Amino acid sequence: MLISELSQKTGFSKDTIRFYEKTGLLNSNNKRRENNYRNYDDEAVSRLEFIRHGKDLGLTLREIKQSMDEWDLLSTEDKARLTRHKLAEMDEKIARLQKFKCHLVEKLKRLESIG
Amino acid sequence: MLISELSQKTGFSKDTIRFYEKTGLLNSNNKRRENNYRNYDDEAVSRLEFIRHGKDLGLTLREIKQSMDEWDLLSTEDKARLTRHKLAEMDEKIARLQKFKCHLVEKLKRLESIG
DNA sequence: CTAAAGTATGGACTATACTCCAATGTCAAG
DNA sequence: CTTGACATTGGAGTATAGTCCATACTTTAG
Repeated sequence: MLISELSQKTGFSKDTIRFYEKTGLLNSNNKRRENNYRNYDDEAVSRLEFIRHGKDLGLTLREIKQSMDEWDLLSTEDKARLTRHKLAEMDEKIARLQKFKCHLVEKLKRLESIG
Repeated sequence: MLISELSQKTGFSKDTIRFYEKTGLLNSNNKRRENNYRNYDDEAVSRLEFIRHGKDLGLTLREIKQSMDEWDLLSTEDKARLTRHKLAEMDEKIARLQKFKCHLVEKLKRLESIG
């Protein structure tokens, strides 16, 4: 697919997609058409979804790139260790959100008891 | 307390605290000592914690400031409505994180079955 | 053949959120 | 009364993550 379609499918702007390519998060360098147009497959969609996840987690693009780059070089054990670590981080983050949620629920209760 | 102590208690750098003040997220303008040193009470700690929560939620400083500014002007009903809305947003965000977590757990299982 | 729509490139520009620095003021200890 | 550790300011600089633009090439429809 061409860049417009990828943009539509993922919600990232064409400029952003080209920017991600320039900074190495996406490598379609090898996958151009004869006319030099960028050509994408579904893997590109996955990668962009991965990037979105990372951003949701609060990772920087640099960190996202690193985890993409390093992943394949790791031993199975290291992959497992890293995954566990990331899981722990997510648990922490979720816990923080839950805590703040409780805070909001309390606030809401007080508001509703007034109104 | 002076700025160093506030910095220590909250984990924000002194520069960041002064920056937040400049941009209106913190207003110690009225609360200076005679020697012009900024003076903080526990409310400042709360506000900075609120800011951290907001950042965790992915809000910009502008948005955080707005919610702080507008809150007091709202009717009880509006406060309740807004709180409910924010709760829904947080649920969504937590759900997204949970989903990604499941994804990771699956990945980990596969890794552990190999290794 | 021409116009419109899509694509490519390099580089300039923007917004956000700090971060650092130099010059200066305050204050407590020795 | 000086030295050192704290504080102040304004303004410059940095990092991140895009966003926009001019110029130019390609493709498709009429």
